[in-house]
Amino acid sequence: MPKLDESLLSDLPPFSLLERSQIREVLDHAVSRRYEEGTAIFREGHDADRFYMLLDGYLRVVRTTPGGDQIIVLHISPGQLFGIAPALQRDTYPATSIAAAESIALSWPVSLWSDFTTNYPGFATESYKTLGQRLGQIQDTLTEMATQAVEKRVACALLRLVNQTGRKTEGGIEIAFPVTRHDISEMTGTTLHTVSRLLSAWQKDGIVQSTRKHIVVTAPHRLVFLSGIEG
Amino acid sequence: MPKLDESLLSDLPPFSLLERSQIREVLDHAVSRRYEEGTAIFREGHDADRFYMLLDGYLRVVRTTPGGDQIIVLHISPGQLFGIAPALQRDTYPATSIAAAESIALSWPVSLWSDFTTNYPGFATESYKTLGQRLGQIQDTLTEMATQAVEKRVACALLRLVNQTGRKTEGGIEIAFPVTRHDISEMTGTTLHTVSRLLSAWQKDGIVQSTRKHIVVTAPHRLVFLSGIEG
DNA sequence: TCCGGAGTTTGTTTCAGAGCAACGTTCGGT
DNA sequence: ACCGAACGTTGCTCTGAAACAAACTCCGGA
Repeated sequence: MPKLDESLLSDLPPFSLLERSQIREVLDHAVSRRYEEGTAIFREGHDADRFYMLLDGYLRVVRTTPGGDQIIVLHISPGQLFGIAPALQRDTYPATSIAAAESIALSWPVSLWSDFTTNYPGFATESYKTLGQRLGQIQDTLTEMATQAVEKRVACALLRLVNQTGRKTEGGIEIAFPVTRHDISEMTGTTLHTVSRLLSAWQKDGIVQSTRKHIVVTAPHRLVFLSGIEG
Repeated sequence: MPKLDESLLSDLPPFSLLERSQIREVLDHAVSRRYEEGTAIFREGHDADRFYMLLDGYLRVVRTTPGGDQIIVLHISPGQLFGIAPALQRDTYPATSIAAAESIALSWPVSLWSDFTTNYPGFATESYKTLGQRLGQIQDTLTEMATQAVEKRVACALLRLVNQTGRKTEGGIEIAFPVTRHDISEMTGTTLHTVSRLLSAWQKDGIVQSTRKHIVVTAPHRLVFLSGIEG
């Protein structure tokens, strides 16, 4: 294992208040690993024995019903902690994490969690803030799912992807990792058929531009309108 | 304000490890208040200046969409902490709490939160455990909402109410606080019409027995079957 | 180079459940 | 004892989106 560079963490919120030497400690306890697209980092129900920080790539966090249906609960972008079950006194992961693109993550054994929270200033604060945001996000999604029609839900989902991972390009804002129609259907609780129809229609209207596994939003404002957040 | 008795808290998880004198301290800082049915304890978006413990009654935790639709995110039963935004570094409440029946709650100013977590053994642990359970619960609801048909969702909602607040009576298990068809529709993202039809049908089948604002489940096993959790 | 699978598109059919409407019932207030 | 509001029931209509079906395109591997 090559020695990890301190600059990896020094700007990330949970670690940004730490001394150089403390970051060194954190890194010395970390395991770094690469995950290919489609690989699971951990699975729902398994022993929560490590917690993670995503350095590069993108993750889907997924839940599966007894009936085998899946839904995507949220996405993780670089710089975010994930799999932080120990923060919530859980001994088992509540969901599955899958690499949506080739990804790199650090991880630590849960036994270090309490050391981190007590010894490293700002770490606990930032972790709980993340959790709070995530809880709020999921409540939003739930509310949306319960009250909005499919078209609005898909528009919202697309906007969320754009906000989290959007990259400005020539023709608009591009979603920075592979997304299939099926993925979007699992974010919105609909079928890939319906998503495909919607994207086709929007493409005809010049709102999005999509090829397989790849979406560019060319008219974000019109998508905002469709999402019903205003108007 | 009458002096509060220590036995109020001594058996509740967040305080169960405390010395008698510590419980005394906690109570001396607490404000106790009664809320009539339908009253809001706090509202979404308002400054999160206090955190709470429900002593008696039942609460609905509610979110409102820009469009004015409401959904019930979860219910709170006696003995549970709620409004614990400070635990998640939020300065504003993410949802509204409303008394579903006449209720009594203690509250403390958020400034005491960090004192509580550092001075009282088990308090932080239990709080975060509650949060973890709640996060899991909401993820469950979300998944259910995204994948299950209305009938199953309503069956699940009813079962959840029964599990959280059910009281055994002569004819079955009774939901211990007033619930309207409308409430259930806001838990399940459907209309009160559909809920009414379902309850009528189930009553005909001898699964439930309901009068206005009051539901008794007479055949829980058949409801479990309908909910699709097994079979 | 061909093949197979994953991802996507599009057409057609079907139906659960929303929307609308009207009426019945219970309750609390005066 | 009456009134009005909140709560609940039921019938009917109509549509959004699921289900079913069939092809097409792209990609990687043998």
